[in-house]
This record gives sequence, structure tokens and C-alpha cells, in this order.
Amino acid sequence: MPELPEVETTVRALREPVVGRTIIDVWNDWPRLIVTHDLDELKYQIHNQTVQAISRRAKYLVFHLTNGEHLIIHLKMSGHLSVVAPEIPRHKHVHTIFHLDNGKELRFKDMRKFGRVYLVKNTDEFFQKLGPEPLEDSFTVDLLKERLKGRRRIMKTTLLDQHIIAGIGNIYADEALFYAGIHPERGADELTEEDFVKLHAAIKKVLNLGIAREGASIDLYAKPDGTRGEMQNAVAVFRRTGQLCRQCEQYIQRKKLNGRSTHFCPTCQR
DNA sequence: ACCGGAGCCTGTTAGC
DNA sequence: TGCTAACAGGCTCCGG
Repeated sequence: MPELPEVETTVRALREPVVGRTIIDVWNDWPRLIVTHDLDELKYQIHNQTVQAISRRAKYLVFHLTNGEHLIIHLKMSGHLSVVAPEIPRHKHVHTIFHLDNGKELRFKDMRKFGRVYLVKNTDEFFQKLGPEPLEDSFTVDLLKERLKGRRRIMKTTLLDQHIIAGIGNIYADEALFYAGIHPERGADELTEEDFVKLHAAIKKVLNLGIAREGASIDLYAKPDGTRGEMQNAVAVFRRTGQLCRQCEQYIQRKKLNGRSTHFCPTCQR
């Protein structure tokens, strides 16, 4: 479910209730969610550790602990984090709970169980293979060009590859290609100078719009407090199959590309 | 090195 | 209505 804007929204919402809190215990009923440790080891490692900061890298949330360890969580398709009082009934899809020193619980709910928890010391090493953050100032037109250089796969698939650029998923890939006027089946090596400039601006535009609107609640995604984002009301093409393009008289088309549902305007995108 | 497809999971929706 | 297949905001692994 969540892409860069949804994860960023989650991080921002968790800072107030979690930063400064100390983790006193961990509960889990689906061991595969925790990748780097078994439950007892994890409990031992993070017991009495205070969360000093929460940050985001690509679609990962990073909780910085006082002992120098980093608790890293990926929400994958259906993950959701919330901080609630213990008396709130636990939803059946909650598979991990971090108990905080004020009695509240940081709950990781994940219907499809694709989500993952890691505890790592060295984040540079952990994130080594990820591409650049598209919203950083260092993500320039030249850097985008360099990242796409020599790649022959189609643009849709290229934008989804986290090793090339980090943080873009299915919604924002379709949206960015629309605003750039680039057909999703164009090869990355066919882009012109003008395409690079437009794509660079389009990526920043759609991700910033997604953050401003606090994420796209098209299916399962919700903010930590359970309320919906607003980005679903501002999409140009995603899941708008058969509806009118906002820029011309054509209808939005859907096509499956390398297994991923892709939405585009055949007139505006070439 | 690059690329595409299978697999991981459960729930919802589309199609017969 | 009721069943079955397709589909779902992601990523890793494996083979070509």
C-alpha cells in the first residue's frame, strides 16, 4: 500500500506519540515479520531503549534508539502503524506490538503479512543498494539522467525499481509519467533531454502533492489515527480507467505491464 | 549487469 | 446467489 508520501505521513504522525518514549516490551504472533532477530533476542536488544528520533528512507521507517541500534519497519502492501491505549481491542491483523513506558502500544497491523521489522546498527550498510531520495535537493536532472543511463526496460518498470530511484510505487509512477507526458512503455534509453527535465519535475511534483495531501487512501491506507489521506481525490490517472483525461478528450486506459496495473492517457503520453 | 516471473499472504471484487 | 479467478500502494530470490 504505502509509497514514499504515505510512509512520510506515517513518520510525521508517529513523532509526537513515540519520540522520547521508551520501549519496554515486544509482542509478536507472526515470527516471519521480524527478519533480523528472533523475538527473545529482539526483546533483549530493545528493552529500555528510548526512541530518540524517527526518520524515513525510501519506504522504510527508521526508529533511532539510544543504544545506537535502529528499529526499521517496512509496511509493504498492507502495513499500518498506530499508537493506542492497551484497552482498545486488538485487531486480528495486528502481528507485532511495541509496549511503551507510558502504557500505550505501538501496534503494527498487516493483513497480508508482507511487512517486515529489522533491527540494525549500521543503516548505511542496510540501505546501501537503494537509489537516491527523489525529494532531496541532490536529486537533480543530471542525477536522474545518470540513474536511467543504459537501461532498456520500460519506464513504468524502471520507476518502480527501488535500486534506481527510491520511494516511488505504483500510484506515483503512473502519476509522474502522466505529468511528464511519457508513455509507460517507452524505454528508459529513449528519453530526450526535454523528457528528463519534465520527468524530474513530475516526480517531485507528485510526491510533494502526495505528502501535502497526507497520502492516497484508495484501498487500505490510512494515517496512524485511522483517518484517510486526500491524495486519492487528486490523482490524474491512477485507477481512473475509462474516465476522461483531465487534459484532453481521451479516456484513461489501463494495461498490465510486468505484472503491475498501469494507467495512462494514450494521447497525452507518448 | 540486467531483467522478468514466482512467491509471499489475506481479503475484496469482477465475471460467469 | 454462489462459486472461482483475478486483483491489490512491494520486494526478494532465482533463473535466463
